[in-house]
Amino acid sequence: MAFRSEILIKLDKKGRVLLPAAFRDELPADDRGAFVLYHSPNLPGVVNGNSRAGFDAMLDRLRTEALGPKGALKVALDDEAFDPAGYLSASARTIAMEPDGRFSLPAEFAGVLGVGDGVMLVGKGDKFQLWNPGRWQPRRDSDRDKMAAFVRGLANSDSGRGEA
Amino acid sequence: MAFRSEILIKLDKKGRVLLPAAFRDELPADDRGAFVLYHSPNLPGVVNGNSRAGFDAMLDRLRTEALGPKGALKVALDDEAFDPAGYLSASARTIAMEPDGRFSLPAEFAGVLGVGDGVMLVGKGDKFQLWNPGRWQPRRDSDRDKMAAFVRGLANSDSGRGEA
DNA sequence: GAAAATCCCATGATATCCCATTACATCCCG
DNA sequence: CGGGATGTAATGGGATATCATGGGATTTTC
Repeated sequence: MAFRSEILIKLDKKGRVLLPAAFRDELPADDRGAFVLYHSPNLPGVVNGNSRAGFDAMLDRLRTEALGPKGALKVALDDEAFDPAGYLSASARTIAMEPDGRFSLPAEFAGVLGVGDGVMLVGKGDKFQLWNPGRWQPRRDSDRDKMAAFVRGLANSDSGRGEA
Repeated sequence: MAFRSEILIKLDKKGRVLLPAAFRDELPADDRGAFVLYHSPNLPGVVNGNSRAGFDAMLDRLRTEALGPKGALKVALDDEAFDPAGYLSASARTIAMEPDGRFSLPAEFAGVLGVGDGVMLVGKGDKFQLWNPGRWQPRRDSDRDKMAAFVRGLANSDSGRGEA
């Protein structure tokens, strides 16, 4: 499971979006008919996507790594404490696709994206993102510069951990 | 896995390119049908290639060495911070080959290469590169001079052994 | 019953399959 | 050792399949 490439997909008059074949192929073989969309936890206007299994795996890691071994039990019982995994679950929706890979983009996501006639799908390896194409462009340019700076930094530092 | 030699390959009317047998033979035995192309992070007009395993290994090294093992969960959740591995994923595409080793070069890569009727495939050991043949020529000449200077430099900095 | 979601068919562009050809290297056998 | 015979690599191209998209028709949903 490794989402790659960036693809501009049209939004038709019915509000449907196609999950490109390159992304559909990365969904688990036994669960090709649906996936998960959820709001970015810290980047307004961006929607994240993943397979159901991938999303669940992330929540599991969140609970075990961030809250410790007893975290799961505590979360199950403690409704008062803040639960990051629970927060993400609430912001997520399972999306069923038509047989041809299209789905209707729920209004809550279309709204924060502010999309018009197209959506930019961006592969991030472990997940993918939906962007408003107009907002993706400057972000992409900025990331390109940061990447070049990052590579330059590697040349100077020793073998250990560089910093970005 | 060690990509060697430089090979000029024709681009046919359908936009197809052959991955030379010398490179195909370096792909993992259990994953011979596909590989990864991605834009050079800091050299415009150059496209890099690797096996899926080789590309993924590079991303793993990037994530663990550059951000530290503790950073994994943060990277998975933080959409605002720059993520080098995510950037490379977005710039990459998985390429499936026909049984005879040919693939259709995606327009995004053909564009930055500015290719006409041929592509120069250059082995770089742990990866390979696609070049516009016209741009590769001067680069190769420049590298030859730099290599000679590099070797000369080694002789001087070394102990004893004077060079006359 | 109206809006939204889904099913299904249509279409142009691209990608893939498969067969054919040419060149060059290796092999084989007497 | 010669000279086909065989194999594989690189290339060309017709036929077919898939992808991304549009849109009519039917089924949900409230």
